[in-house]
Amino acid sequence: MASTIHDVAKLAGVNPSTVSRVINGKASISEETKEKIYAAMQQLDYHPNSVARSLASGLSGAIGVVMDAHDANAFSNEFFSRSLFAIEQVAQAKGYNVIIANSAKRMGGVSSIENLMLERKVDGLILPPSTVKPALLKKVDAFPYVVLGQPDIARQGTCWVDVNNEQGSALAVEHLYKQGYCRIAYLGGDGGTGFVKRRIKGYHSALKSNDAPMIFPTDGTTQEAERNTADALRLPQPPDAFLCNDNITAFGALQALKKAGRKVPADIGVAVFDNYPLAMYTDPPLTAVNVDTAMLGEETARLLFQRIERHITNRQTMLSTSLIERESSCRM
Amino acid sequence: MASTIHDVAKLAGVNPSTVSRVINGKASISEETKEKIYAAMQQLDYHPNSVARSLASGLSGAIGVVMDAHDANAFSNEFFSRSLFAIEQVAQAKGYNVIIANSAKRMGGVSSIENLMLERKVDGLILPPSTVKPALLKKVDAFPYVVLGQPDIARQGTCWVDVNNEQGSALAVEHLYKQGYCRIAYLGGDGGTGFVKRRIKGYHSALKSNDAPMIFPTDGTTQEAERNTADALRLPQPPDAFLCNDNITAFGALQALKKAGRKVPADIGVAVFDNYPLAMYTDPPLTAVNVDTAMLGEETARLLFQRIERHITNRQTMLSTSLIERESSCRM
DNA sequence: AATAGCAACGCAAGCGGTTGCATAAATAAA
DNA sequence: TTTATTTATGCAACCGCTTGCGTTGCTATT
Repeated sequence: MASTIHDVAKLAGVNPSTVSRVINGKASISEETKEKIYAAMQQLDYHPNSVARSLASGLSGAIGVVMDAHDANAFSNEFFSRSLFAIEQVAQAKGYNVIIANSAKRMGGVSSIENLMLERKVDGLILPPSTVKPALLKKVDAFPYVVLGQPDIARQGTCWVDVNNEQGSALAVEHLYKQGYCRIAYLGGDGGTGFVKRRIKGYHSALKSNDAPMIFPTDGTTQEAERNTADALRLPQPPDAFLCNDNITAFGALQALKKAGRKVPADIGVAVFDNYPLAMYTDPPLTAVNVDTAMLGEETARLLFQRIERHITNRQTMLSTSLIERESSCRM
Repeated sequence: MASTIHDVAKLAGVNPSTVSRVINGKASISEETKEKIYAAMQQLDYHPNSVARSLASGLSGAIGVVMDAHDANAFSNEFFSRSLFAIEQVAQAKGYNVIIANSAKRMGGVSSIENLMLERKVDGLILPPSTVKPALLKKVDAFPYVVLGQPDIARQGTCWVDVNNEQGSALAVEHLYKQGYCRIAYLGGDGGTGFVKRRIKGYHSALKSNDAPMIFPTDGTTQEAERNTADALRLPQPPDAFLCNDNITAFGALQALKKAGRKVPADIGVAVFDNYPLAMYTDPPLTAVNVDTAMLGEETARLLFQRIERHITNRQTMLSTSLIERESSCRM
């Protein structure tokens, strides 16, 4: 049924290698033969077999995007799926396919990352920071990969693209100061690992020197955010502004503030990391540190392709955030 | 660097075909040779080249999941990404990879769907209902594919898996009646295409015969949901309950009701389609028609593999929904 | 003891492309 | 006109694995 390059060659009266060259735009082929070949391809509805092509060329024509999702929620992580969208776009423009894999699962003792790499299913990998561990690095090292996020393990030569969490926090804190808030707290997060660590660092750095840092970690639920907010308000010197680690946390904070009868933004200011669609629909709408996830995915994919094509060997990119000012923090 | 099946064969002192048979568990090989081969594989850190394997076997070892995302939002669609998680799990258990593709983009006039199929990059496809059109069906017909969702174009032989939207609506309406609401409105949706059509059909069917249907379509924004809710309340005979097409819509409805001073659930009942994480964090928490997206993805993937393995040729599956009763609709 | 049957493995032809090298024809340089 | 170049295409050897068929040696059958 499906025609091969030999069928095309026979119909066009040429050698398969000539057809191959026409398809790949290599060498010089006369216009005359080109046309004969195109006609034959058309007539036979020929589509090159990408598998055979990969075998011969040594390139799979696919990149792998791995995530460490342990449940469906992690998978539906807005941050990830938005980046994925951009990655797919860049890949498609390059004629590449995107294979997704969950690193959490293993087959026969070999992680899906190694599997994609060792069985030559992909030409490059986009990895989450959590998978970047010495054992893997040793195996992946000679393979083109880019980390989407900043890995905790520093290692020269590891390419990564991340949003500037420090700068984002600082941006929000400075904004809150400008709006006249003076006792700014950081609400949510696990207290300080991975990107939360960097956000808190940025929070610290932007705090005025005589202001005491107030950090209230949570387990990520709205409920605990609500509890912690309520507790914070009962402190002798309560915060008058909250920078929230994520939207779910901010949601809890807003509810606690409402129940406590505090007006936002008049009494208390609220800002949040990440501009989820939800953020503009709360009451009041939330000021948010905006992460350009499309750009993030795009940059990551581009960097990966540069590595695949050997144009570059080493680069770390930090994307700046912007602040979307909404009612929750603007009393002026 | 990377070792081949020939290297393994040479080291084990056997023929490559024997190694191949051991790897694939075919034919009868003596324990003795098996062990020699395993030892050689171990020593050389051998990993079969999946591309070569695909070429020889005629199977790509991948399935394609296509979506019709035109922007990042569609991509991050909770419904989709949760199903994707389950699909990837099933595929991984089968030793298959998952290639994602955006149908919106085209390369050289060939859609990404056709590309995946015609260039034999995948052994099967999971398609969104929107892509199921006669032109494509003709080409895809002989190829294993399953639609994730119910296609509008009926065609015998088309396999699909969908959630029972009609039943879901009916479930919610019946619940609202039981809670003593008697003027139930349907809020949101585009008025009646695709799954919205089926949800509205279920709404109609569950409505008591002497109750007039009230349908308020929106453009999907919270703002318009808010406006429409406010308008509805000013009607001579206003609704006393809203079944919302989605969470964003419900969010708007809740805000409108709050502004209008109506108590939920005392005065007005609210239920919503899809149990987003958001639904349990609103004030009050929303009663939601729950769609088991994990099951949806799992069933879809399973059905696809059955088709790939030629075990089945035709099946349509409708998954029932359940109702998660929360405060927004429970006044008893 | 002769034949049949089966287990264990080798041989080699693919699978459908790609690509270095060779060749023939056409053109340019000497 | 002869030789050096360039252009256009063919030849055939891979890429690494699978698989139908064939061979060898050994055990079971009569």
